[in-house]
Amino acid sequence: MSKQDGRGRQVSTDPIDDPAATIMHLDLDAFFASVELLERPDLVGLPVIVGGRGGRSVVTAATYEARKYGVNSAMPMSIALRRCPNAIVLEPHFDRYRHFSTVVMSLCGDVTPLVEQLSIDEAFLDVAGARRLLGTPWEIATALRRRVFDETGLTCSIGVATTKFIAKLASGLAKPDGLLVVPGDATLGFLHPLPISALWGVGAKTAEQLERLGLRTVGDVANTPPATLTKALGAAAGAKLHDLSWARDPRGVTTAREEKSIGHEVTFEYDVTDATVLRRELLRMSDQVAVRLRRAGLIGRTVVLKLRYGDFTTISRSRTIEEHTDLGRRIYEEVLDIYAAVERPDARIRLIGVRMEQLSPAADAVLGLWDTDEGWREAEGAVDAVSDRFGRGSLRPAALVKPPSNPT
DNA sequence: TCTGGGGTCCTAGGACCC
DNA sequence: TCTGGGGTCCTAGGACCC
Repeated sequence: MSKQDGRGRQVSTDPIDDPAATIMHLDLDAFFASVELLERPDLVGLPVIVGGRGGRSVVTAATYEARKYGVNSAMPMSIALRRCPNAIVLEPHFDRYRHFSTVVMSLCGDVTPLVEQLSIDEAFLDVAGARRLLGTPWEIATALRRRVFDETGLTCSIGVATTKFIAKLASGLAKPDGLLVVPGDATLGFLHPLPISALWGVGAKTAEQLERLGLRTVGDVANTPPATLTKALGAAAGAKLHDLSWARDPRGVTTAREEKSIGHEVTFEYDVTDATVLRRELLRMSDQVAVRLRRAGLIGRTVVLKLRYGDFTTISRSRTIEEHTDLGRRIYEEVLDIYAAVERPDARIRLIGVRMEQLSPAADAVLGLWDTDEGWREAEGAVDAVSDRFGRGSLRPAALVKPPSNPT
C-alpha cells in the first residue's frame, strides 16, 4: 500500500519494520490550524491561515489547502493573502494550543517515560523499553497515532528510525497523517538522495554556501572532505554536517532540558519615535520576564535589550549584573540604563525586546549567601521549608532572606 | 514580497588572569 | 625589547528552528 504525500511523493504505508529502530519523532499536522478547525468544522477542506491581522503579521500556520497556493509558515500575511485571496484568516489562541499539546505529550508519556518535547507540537520518543509490552516500533507508532486522533481529533505524523535526525526527516516526509519507518540498513539509501536543505542546521545561507561548493544532495556532502566543509562553514557546523550526512547522530532522547534564557519582544504596528512609549513598553516587558522567571523558579544575571530599527537593522546590548534577580523593577532599571546609552532622538524603532540570560535556580542563590557550613545548613533548611510550603517557584531570595550583616 | 515571537547554538574579539 | 599560551568570562551578531 502507498499514498501520495503533501509534496506529491509516494510514501509507503506498508508495515516496514525494524525492531532496532526505536527512536520516534511525532509531529502534529498543521497544528495551530488543525486546533482551530476543531472549533470550526464548517471550515474543514478550505484554505485557512492562522496569524495576526496587523499589517506586519506573518503566517503562524496554514492548512494544506492553503499551502497549495504557496502559503507557508513565517511568510508575511500580506504576501499570503495575495497568493490566496480566498483564505480565511483566524487569530491564534495559544492557550488552546498549549492545552492540546499537553494532552498529546501525556499520550506519548503512556508509551514510554523517555519523551523529549522539542516544541509545542513535536516530540521524540525512545521506545526501546516499550517493545516487549507494546510490540514493534511500527505497531507502537500506529497505535499512538490512532490514540492521538481518537482523543483529540488531531492527526499527526510519525517518523521511526535508529537516530533522532533520521526520525525527524521521516516524519516530515510522511506528512500529513502518515507513518514512515526507516530501517537501520535502509538509512543511507534514504538519506543520500535528499537535498542539502534536509540537513538539520542548513538554512538559506548555509545552503547557498554549500551550493557554491557544487553540493546539492546530502550524498554530495557525505563525499566531501570534512576539511572543505569546516573551512566554508566553521569548525562546529562543518563537522556536524558531515556527521549528519552519514547519519551519525549520537544524541539520545533526554527528558530534562534546562532553560537558558527567558525573554519577550514586540513589533509595533508602526515605527515608534516617542521615548515615553518605548520606556512604558520596556517596563511592561521587564515585568513579564520577571513573572516568568518567578514561575519557573529561576533568577537571571544578564539583561539583554534588543532593538530593531525602521530599516530592519537589529542590535542587542547586554549587561551582566553582580547579583541574580527575578524582580521586574531591577530588570527595568538595567534595561533603561542600557537603552539610554543607545538612545537617539531621531530613531524609528520597529521592535523592542527584553531578555534574561545566565539563569540559575532561585534556591542556589539563597544557598550562596552563606559561606560557612552551619550557615549553609541553615539556608538549606530555609529553602526546603519555603519550597515545601509554597513551591519552589515562590523562592525569591532578595525578599525572603537577608544576607548576614557580617559574613563569616 | 517585506519580513512575528519564542528560543538555541556558534563565532570572534577583547579583557583579564596565571 | 618584544612577546608565550591557555583558560574563562563577557559582549555582539548571525544563522537556524518551530
